[in-house]
Amino acid sequence: MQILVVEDEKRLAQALKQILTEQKYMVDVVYDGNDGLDYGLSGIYDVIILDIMIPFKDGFQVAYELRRQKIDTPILMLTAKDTIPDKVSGLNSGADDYMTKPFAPEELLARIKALTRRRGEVMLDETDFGDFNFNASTCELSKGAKSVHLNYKESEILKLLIANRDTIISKEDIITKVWGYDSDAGSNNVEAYISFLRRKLHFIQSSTEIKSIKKMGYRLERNDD
Amino acid sequence: MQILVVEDEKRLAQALKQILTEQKYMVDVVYDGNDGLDYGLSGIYDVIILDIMIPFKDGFQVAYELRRQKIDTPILMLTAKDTIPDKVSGLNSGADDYMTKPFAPEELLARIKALTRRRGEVMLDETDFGDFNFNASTCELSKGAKSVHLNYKESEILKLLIANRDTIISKEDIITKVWGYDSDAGSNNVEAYISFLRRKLHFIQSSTEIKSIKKMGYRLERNDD
DNA sequence: AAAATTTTTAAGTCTTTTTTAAGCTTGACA
DNA sequence: TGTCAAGCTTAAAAAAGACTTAAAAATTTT
Repeated sequence: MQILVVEDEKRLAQALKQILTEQKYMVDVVYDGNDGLDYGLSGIYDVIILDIMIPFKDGFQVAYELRRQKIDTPILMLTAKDTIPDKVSGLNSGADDYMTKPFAPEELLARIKALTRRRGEVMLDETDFGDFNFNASTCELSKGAKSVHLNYKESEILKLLIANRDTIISKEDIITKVWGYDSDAGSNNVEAYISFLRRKLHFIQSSTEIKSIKKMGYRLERNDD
Repeated sequence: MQILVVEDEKRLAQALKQILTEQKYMVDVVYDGNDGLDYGLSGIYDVIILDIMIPFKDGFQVAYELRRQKIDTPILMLTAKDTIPDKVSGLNSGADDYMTKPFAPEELLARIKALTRRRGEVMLDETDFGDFNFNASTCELSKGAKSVHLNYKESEILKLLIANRDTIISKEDIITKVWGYDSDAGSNNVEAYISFLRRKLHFIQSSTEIKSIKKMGYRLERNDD
């Protein structure tokens, strides 16, 4: 679950990041409207927390522009308590909810939960692919009687591979989706995990392969037997 | 079992909280319709007690909006005796039951019981899981002749583990369900209780294990012998 | 108010995951 | 056929996450 925080007050931005990180959200922070818009346009976030008073482009403009460009990521607007916001303007510009500063961490978390729950996140539970079965709710990868446990990153990566079954997924993509937008993981990290996954696939005697396409990425390939 | 109270009269809100807390319900109290709606949307409550005359958004609006957003938590409406409510309007807006103020605590508790019973939430009294038996009404955990008493939190957690037998339940989930929505319990609290539970499971010589899946949570695992 | 029980906290230990880095493979192509 | 870049694998170091306790604090019971 990835969250973008657009907030220029460094201290608040830091606090937000900490609160959210503690709850296992992946958090990216940017400090002005231009970056906010750029990052938001990537479409990879599940929620955007957007302060109204930020440099270059204010929160309303950013929200409006995002909506205009068909980004429907839920937006939670932040506004100072005294500058009582024109609520309507906030919500009209495309925000889904707003919150006045200062606020309690619980309130923030509650609102985020409300925003994310609303859009029925489909938790894929169990999938068959080729000759194996992957149960995402228990992280068990199995074929026939054999089964192995996948750890967090392994299963995230396998989920991605399965979701992209018919296309090649790049290492870059894997990094941003699994490690986060601005992590400093390199391609070797992905390679290492792919290697772990291959070993486990081999262990359960699956004939499905993780094919590597030079310079492009990976693809899961059925080899039905 | 979690209950949300939406009531702006501080004194009554306080009384409700006390009555309910004594019965071991987890209670959150908010004082106006906006917060009521926000909290209600979280979907974590088993019952919402909703006064009609509250600030910002009245009870009808809140109930209506909750239903519109597919939250089907049972709602118990509160209304002053003299402002004889348009009962129909209450029930039409999505409420499941209503009660006029003032009321006797027993009546409140009875209605809550009725509401929770209605949704077939099987109040499991006694369960067998794997090789042990857990009697929720006496909090006795036993296998064969051996048996131990579980305290409140231990049994709540064990109930959760049993209810989620086939999936991993996260520490966060356990915290919100057992400690409550805005508690400041941390993951170590859960870990400590899991440790207590393991010790008791071991004490009765059960071969059922509480498996821990890093970064994900816990799962109860049968090891039938 | 004492005693008993439950719950929280915190520190030290242990375990698993994640990163890193070095050496090894492979295949394209000059 | 030798070179090179991209990718693979692996061990071991580092970091993160969990576990277990004992003791303190809070709560409930007597």
